[in-house]
Amino acid sequence: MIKVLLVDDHPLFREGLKHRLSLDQDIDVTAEAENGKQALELIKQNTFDIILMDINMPEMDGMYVLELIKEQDLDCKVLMLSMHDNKEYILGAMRHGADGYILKDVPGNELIEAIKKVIAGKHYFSADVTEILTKEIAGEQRGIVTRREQLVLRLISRGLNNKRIAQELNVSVRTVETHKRNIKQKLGIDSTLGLMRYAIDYGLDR
Amino acid sequence: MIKVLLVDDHPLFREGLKHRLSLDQDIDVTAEAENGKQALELIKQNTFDIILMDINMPEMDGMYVLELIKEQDLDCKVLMLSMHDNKEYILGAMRHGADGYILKDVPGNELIEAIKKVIAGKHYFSADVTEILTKEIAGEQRGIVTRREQLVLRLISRGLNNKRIAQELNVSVRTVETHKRNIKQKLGIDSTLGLMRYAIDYGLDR
DNA sequence: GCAAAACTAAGTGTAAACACGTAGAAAAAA
DNA sequence: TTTTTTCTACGTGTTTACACTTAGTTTTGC
Repeated sequence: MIKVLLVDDHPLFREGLKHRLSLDQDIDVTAEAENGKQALELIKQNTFDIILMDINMPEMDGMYVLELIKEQDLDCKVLMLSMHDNKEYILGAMRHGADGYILKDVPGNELIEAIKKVIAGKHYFSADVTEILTKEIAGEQRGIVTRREQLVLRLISRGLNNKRIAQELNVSVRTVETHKRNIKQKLGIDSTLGLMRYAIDYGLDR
Repeated sequence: MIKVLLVDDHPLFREGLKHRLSLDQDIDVTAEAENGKQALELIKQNTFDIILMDINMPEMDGMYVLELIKEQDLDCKVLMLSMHDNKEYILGAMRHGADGYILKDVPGNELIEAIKKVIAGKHYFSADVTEILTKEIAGEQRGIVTRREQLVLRLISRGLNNKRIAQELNVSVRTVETHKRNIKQKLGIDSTLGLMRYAIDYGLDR
């Protein structure tokens, strides 16, 4: 029996997943959490074979939880779920050692297949995700936005100006300007508004 | 038995809804669609008591379908589902005659309560939504963005600067500045990036 | 037809953003 | 440990945006 922890901030979506997974003999959803904090507590107290976790959540997002789990070297697979097929998320998840990444709009059977592959020690990325990854690799690793740059992007997407971003990050305005310049160059975008569009389109916000 | 049509582009979310609704004796999900087009076809061929519909979908979004349904004066309630608690969406849904508007992160029992109230001829808006509406009403109809201002917002959301917006609208840069200033005042936003965020959030772009 | 709202636009001064170059310190990778 | 990347930041000059005010023209609503 595969012990699963579900982490997602939408109760209905969780219920949907749970119900779908319950149709499989080998899978048992033993716990649920609606944000990263709750998930961490559950992980401390219990053991799971695999964690199905949303990336975007209030109160500590999935990417951070993934980071913590993998840092602690727990014997637990992590399969990231996301609404967004954006490069940054996918690459970010991979860097932090996610065992798989699938989009929320996949059919239930694909999800179960993914879980089983991951449990079997393989990686699983849904079709759209794989395509994005191959493009990225083919592109010789261009366009990799660093962690700090991602933060800046996120703040831009919230509508903050350079001064406020600088305050938020405790750096000078000039640094923010430099980061922005570098991001633009990497992404081939030539305006802050364009950056914002990018960030929102690709779900870097929130 | 309440005949329900589910319209949402995420299979897992649909499954979740379906499962949750199946726990109620009075509710029967008789059909599903994954976009507006499919929904319209189903509506032509069948009758439903209520349609649960997502606003954001590829291939014709929920707002447009709502508009068509209500124009045709069909005897069918429509309960809009959305990830977003933004004013434009909510007001838009109300203007088009939606019978209710609830956020996707509500618990299942609230959804069932909403369905039953709507079937009983009442309106239903989830708590967060109500709060936004009351604010809007309390604000004495401030925040009404004019047609021209909406155009400007749309162009802002495409990443154009004042000069290019001016060219696009065949007006002077000063006029664009004035429009922007007025929009900001109306919406209580103090930066162009904030406006962009607003425009994108509230679906003014595209 | 008349009042109100919307659309247009300017003057003027200040603030912010951007381009382009450069560069040291810190952190990560080799 | 050495090398590379990332993060930080400044100088300087240019362009764009913003604040605040005023005001003529055109539409719209009553």
